[in-house]
Amino acid sequence: MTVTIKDVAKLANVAPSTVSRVIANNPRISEKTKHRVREAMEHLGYHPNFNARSLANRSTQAIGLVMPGSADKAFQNPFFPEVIRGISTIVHEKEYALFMSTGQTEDEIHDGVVRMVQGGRVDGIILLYSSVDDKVMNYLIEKKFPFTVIGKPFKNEDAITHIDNDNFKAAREMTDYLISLGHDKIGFVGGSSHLVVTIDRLLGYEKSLRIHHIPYRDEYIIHEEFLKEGGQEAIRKLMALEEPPTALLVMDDLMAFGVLSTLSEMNISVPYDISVLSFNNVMLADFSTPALTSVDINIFQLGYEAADCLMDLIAKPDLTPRRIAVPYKLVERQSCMALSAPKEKTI
Amino acid sequence: MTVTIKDVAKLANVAPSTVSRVIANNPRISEKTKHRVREAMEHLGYHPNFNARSLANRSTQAIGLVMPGSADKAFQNPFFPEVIRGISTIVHEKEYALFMSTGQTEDEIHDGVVRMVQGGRVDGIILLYSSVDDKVMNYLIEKKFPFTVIGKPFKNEDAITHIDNDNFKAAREMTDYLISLGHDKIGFVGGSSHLVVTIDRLLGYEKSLRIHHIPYRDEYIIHEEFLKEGGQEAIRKLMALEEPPTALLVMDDLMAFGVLSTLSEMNISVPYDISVLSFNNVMLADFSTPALTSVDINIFQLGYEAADCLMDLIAKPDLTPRRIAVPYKLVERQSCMALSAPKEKTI
DNA sequence: TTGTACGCGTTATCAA
DNA sequence: TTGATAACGCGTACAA
Repeated sequence: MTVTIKDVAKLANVAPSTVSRVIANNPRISEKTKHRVREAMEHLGYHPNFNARSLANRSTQAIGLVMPGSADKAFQNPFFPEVIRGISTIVHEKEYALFMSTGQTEDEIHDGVVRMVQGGRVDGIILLYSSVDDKVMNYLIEKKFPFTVIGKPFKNEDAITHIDNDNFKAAREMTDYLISLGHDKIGFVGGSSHLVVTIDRLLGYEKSLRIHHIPYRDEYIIHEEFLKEGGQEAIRKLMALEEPPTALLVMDDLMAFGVLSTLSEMNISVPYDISVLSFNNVMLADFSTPALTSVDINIFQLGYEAADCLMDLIAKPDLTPRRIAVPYKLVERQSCMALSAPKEKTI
Repeated sequence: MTVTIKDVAKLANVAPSTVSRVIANNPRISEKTKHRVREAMEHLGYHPNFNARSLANRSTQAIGLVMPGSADKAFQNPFFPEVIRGISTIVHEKEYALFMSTGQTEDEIHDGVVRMVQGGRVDGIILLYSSVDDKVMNYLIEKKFPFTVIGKPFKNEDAITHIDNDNFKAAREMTDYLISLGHDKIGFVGGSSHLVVTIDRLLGYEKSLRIHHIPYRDEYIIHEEFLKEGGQEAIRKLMALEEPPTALLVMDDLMAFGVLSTLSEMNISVPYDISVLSFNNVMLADFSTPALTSVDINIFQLGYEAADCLMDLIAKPDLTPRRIAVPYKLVERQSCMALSAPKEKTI
């Protein structure tokens, strides 16, 4: 039914192997026959069968994407679409395809990855997150399968090609920034503490406090998923403290939206009563009220570089591991202000 | 290197074909040997090679996803993540994998799909959008390749299994709703007019106006992508009309965020000066100020059903085409109010 | 109930 | 520069 290399060969009066060479653009085929073969391909509407090719080749032209936890929640966050956008750019350039494994629990995801890898569906993998002692990462390392990760590996940092921002430094600087605005009661609102990014940023936050001789208080630290109600509670508790924070360092714009909304319900005004600074600088950050002051971490580039490195890795599997630090930049909008400023509201 | 069916056969002291049958859970293999073979598989860490299987089988265990325009912009919209979430659920259940083609322009996307299909990478395809005279859809029809579409096909409606909301009815009802609130100057803010959903809703909007003897005005209709500046202009013009609308029917929450933001910059208050009603009921709709009154179109279910139908279609290619209408529901929040209400602001 | 042999569409090796 | 031929790993008639 489907037109194969043999049909082309017959029509062009050559051997199948010749057709194969034409496809690979083998230099030792005369331009003349190349032409003839290509015409035959065109004429018949030939398209190579990737499975057959992979089988003979041990190379699919595809890479796999692994998302954290349930792709569910992950996908709700604009971070992932954006990072995939960066990845697609490279992937498309190289004529690769994208494969996504699906799975809700950690185990399901692991199984999905195993099937992808052992099943020969992909040539390499990008981990879209980095968590402490990650099963998938361990598997990939053990298998010596080409992969890159977005975020810093918890261990084996030097042995794994990874792309991230310098989250420690970023969090430190942002805390510095809030302090420079006069704040010394600064809350930290993070996501799962299994995520290395959370850990790194918490460390940076601590460091800044220490340098400025500001005491670190446990009650200022929140770890909540925040996509749902849980987070609201946490914020309420935080603001009910005897000395509530006057500034919040939030790990993610999506969380920040939740925070903003809760705060607004509590009639606490941002930025007049409390400043909010978050990470990611998602497109929507511009549209919230007040517009979010957020750290642009160049999500697109994170994806782009991750894919780029992976391509290199696939080509040369024993390339020495690299670490690429993507720059970040604070985008000041309306959700932060100096503590000392007069507390007058404009309308 | 990799462990194959033969290795398993050897270890279990059976023929490769027997192993193959065990994998397929062929009933005419004795439980005893099944057990033995399974132990061997376990022991060796065997995983079937999908490419080989596909070749012999002409069935990949994968389906392809096609996004509109540049996956870029598409992906910015929470609609797609959510719809994919619905798809993943089924896909995972059936142990399928997800394939995404990448491409920026319409032609690139088309090529990607052709490669997916002819290359034998997928067993079926879900179109995540429906546009007028779509190249990809035409191709799929011509090839008689199994596919379902989310949205209503522009033509051949009866011949294509598709899942959508009744967008005509929905838009009519929502317009009715705004009219019932006392509005008779209602703007329509839509996306690309190549999208069938836009067309259907515009028709529904018109219908409602006609029934209520409200004149249809061209100057009340906007078609803008809205993710960027373009939309701002359009809204400014709209509000600068001699008789600016007192209510806006917006096709998408993301656009609505943009509208809200522009309106706020213009010091036009929602809902006191103008009501805004939008579609999709994205998670973030709850967090905007004011919280968006939005139509919940059950995005998740759209994806879920589309995948479900596709699975049926793959199993029985000449199943008669179906149309599944997913219910929708208005979620009233703070962005709409009755026109006759006193125009007093609560702080 | 199980084994043999061939085909799926390519690529790669070796000759010519 | 090109052609045969043997893999690649699996499914499946057909035979036993």
